[in-house]
Amino acid sequence: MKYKIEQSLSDSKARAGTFSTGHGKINTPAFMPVGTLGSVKGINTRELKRDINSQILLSNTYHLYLRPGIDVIYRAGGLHEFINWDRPILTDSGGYQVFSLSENRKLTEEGAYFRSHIDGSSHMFTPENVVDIQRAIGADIIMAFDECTPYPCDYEYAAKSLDLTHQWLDRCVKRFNSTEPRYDYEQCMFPIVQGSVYDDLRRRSSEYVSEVASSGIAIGGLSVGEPTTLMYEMTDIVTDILPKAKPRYLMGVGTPVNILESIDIGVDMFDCVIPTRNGRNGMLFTKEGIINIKNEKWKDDFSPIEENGESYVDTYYSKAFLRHLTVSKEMLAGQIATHHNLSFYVWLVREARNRILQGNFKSWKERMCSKLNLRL
RNA sequence: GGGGAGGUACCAAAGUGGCCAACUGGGGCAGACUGUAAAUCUGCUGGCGUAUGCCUUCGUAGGUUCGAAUCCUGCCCUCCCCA
Repeated sequence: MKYKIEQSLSDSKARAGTFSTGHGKINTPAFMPVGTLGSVKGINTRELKRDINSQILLSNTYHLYLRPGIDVIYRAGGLHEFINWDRPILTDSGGYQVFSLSENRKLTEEGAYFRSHIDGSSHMFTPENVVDIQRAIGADIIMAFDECTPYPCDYEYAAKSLDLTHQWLDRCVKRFNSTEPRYDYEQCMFPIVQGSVYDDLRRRSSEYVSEVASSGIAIGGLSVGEPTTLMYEMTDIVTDILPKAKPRYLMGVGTPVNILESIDIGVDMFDCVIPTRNGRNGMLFTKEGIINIKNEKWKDDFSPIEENGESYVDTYYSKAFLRHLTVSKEMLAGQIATHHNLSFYVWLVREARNRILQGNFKSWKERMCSKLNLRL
């Protein structure tokens, strides 16, 4: 796996690069749609590839392990075959579920003991078996097993948790290096920086993680409820320390503005459920601002969803029709919104890349950000 | 013609003397959502007001009572069964 920086700027930490994986190259900055269960909700892989032109998608170790089960995915020939997707896949390790399903799990030094949210059965996730599972899933990018700390999180806990995450990282690396891919392509693993919202912990983690031989590095534990300014601050601190020659993946981020601001401080990869989930709940992101399509004001607005949008659905359907579908809870509403939002997100990072390559990212970002938070 | 049931807010439907401006659904309006237990969740929904509050509401007109959506009387309307 190799990362090549094609352009960096003098007035910004933003970079444009390419990252090679077992299923081809990814241009960065890149956005990864979230397909937790092996499916990006509301859209199929054919459209995701041909219409949205997503370069990569994200899936989840914990969820796929519980259902359909890793044996099924292995017998299918790996997740790519199973879901019919021939581009890169990144799998989250289940570290986020340590946070989001905290009521159903117990942490020990050995690993995380989960009670299945589906059937209540008990499962132990360790750094070792989480690597093994991701090997079997066939992820191009495997994530190290970490603890995503909540916010707020007191210093003492954050420090202790960080030590655990680092120990787990060492075990993940050891396991990863002592195992082979299960399929005929290369896999790589990203370690994860933690440290909650504490400068010194973030620095310590960045330095620790930078020492690990890896193809890329993730920044985790952010966008969990902390003020956005803190998220940027922490990210800024981290990207100053991480090696320049590796892609940086800011996990779980974010809104269009979050993404542009984070690109500006040196982040290369993103994933977030916002375009899909918020889309299903009626929120549309456009170049002119945010639309809540459920609002009464769109009732008789027969203009296109987005006049100069990036997706065919934008001019194929009107706001009034999409509002009607959304209010009526028609399945098609979520599908259209998902299609639109993912197209927008993919366009946003692709355009950011173009601007970086052209050298005028900063001014473009400023202009975009002033619009992207507007409520239409 | 005889017998029976019932009329509650936008709709449906609880409530049968004070805890009722009135349960609960639906509908309507608004908001939330950041490595997805989410096509989910939250708030508001008679009027005025930031609010303790005030005003007008449970078919309709009266009455009983300190007090009525709830009890009594007249009237109007709806539905069911029998002829």
